[in-house]
Amino acid sequence: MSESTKNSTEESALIAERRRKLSKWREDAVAFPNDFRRNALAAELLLTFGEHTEESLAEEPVHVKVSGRMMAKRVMGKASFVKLQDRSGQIQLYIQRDKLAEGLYQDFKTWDIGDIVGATGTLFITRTGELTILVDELRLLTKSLRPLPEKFHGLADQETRYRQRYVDLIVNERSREVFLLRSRLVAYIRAFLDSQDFLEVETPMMQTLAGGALARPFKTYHNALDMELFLRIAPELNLKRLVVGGFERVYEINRNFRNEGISTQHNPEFTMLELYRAYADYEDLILMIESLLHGMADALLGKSVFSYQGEELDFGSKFARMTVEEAVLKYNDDFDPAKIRDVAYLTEFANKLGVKTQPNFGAGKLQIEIFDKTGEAMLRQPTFITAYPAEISPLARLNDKDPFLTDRFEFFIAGREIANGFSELNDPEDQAERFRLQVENRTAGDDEAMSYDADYIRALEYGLPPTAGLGVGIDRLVMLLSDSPSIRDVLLFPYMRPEQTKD
RNA sequence: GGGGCGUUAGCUCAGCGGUAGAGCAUUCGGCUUUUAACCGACCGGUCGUAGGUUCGAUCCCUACACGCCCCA
Repeated sequence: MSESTKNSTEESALIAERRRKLSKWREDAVAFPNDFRRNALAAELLLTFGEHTEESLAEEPVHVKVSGRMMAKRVMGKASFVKLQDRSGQIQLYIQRDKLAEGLYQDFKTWDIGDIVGATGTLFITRTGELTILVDELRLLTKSLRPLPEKFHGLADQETRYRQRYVDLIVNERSREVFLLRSRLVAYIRAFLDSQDFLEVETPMMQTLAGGALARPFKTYHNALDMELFLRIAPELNLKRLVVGGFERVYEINRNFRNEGISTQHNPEFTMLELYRAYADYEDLILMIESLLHGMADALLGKSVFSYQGEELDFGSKFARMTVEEAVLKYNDDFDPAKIRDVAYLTEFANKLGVKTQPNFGAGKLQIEIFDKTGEAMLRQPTFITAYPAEISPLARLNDKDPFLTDRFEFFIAGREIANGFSELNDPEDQAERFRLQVENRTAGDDEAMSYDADYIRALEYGLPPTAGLGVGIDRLVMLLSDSPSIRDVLLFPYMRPEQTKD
């Protein structure tokens, strides 16, 4: 049943009551006017006049027009207090019957918490010292038909908070703060990169080949072209095509889509920053991340050491570094260092840890499986894990001294991957060979393996300058800085299964 | 995919094998400096859905849906 066919007998009495009020209001006035213009915001008024005395405000009266949602309404006979909430915060109104036009106060008494009103009046300070507007004009701008959650506990039900984010945002200041922080964080990154001459670009979300990462894509379908398309799992290959084209510093902050499980760390669509910088290597990226995060924590939180879920995180110091192999040894006391690349030994060790291995797993893949199982969760403070095996890094440049490895790192905080970067593989013949290996894996049943992207090889054949590339998980970064336990807390509209519909 | 927990009034939550409770909100009355305003009265429910056990189920059992957490 759709909302519109629900009749009032099926709605709660509260909504029915408000519909009655609206219906009556329609007879008396334009029920949804759009001609009221405010000239002040709550926070501005508090900032400018909050410290004024009642005497100074009486001497030089300040007349203002404000508007917002009525969040509290305390009627005391012939006078009332109202809390009005606008985008900046809340300001109190004091409404006296005798200051208003005839009959208006009676109307006002029927208005509900949640209604959106406009008020005009003069500033004063109450006995309890709160800056307040003594109202002389008052208008109902939007009638709210649905009651807001209780004023004291707010909206606590997580499911409703995610499904009806608008209600969450109205009543939970904490939630508003998280999304303000998110917005500021993205703005900070843009400013940081723009100041270093990076160019922001947008590349396709729909692709015929979903490349640039090891992950399963979503499928979609183009009717007119009668063909299957994929939602991108990464913008990587397109961004590097742009570097070939001469945009030597590019970045994109946008959505990727991965057809995987959903958890407190994973949403099917999530936001990544990817950047590519020509004439730089992965060491330069490590320095960039350090500089970015130091400045970000200071700029957004005003401090570089902050608490995440009860754990102190230090964004101010130099970040720790360790290679993959060092990490495997460090977090597995019983691992024989001499056999760090011994496939049989690694397989047995991984199996002992409960990892399901396959015969085609090489030493590199096995090392990573062991690291994921034993090391990742241990990396609490910001840590770069470097020297990733080539086997699981099909787009990364081989290390000059040790071709088992690539010039790649992943970056961990609070036991989770936050970023991934490497010196890019710009040797077209090597890249073609790596793609062929990926296709072999794919044929062998690995549906996360890459496809052969012939156009990408063609682009590399024109010459990709030596380049370093970085991906940063924006959602996870916001989680850390906002002390949010779940990715859903930092997504305005996290993915939710459809609500049950009654038939 | 597996396990645990949850779903009761608009919201926040109690509760119990014998047909349902509080606070806030709503409605009505009182109150011209309150701030979780206060005082008084009233109203509010298919106890997630569908089966089963039982004389009787919101409660016990099973399945399903949705959510949260943990594991893979």
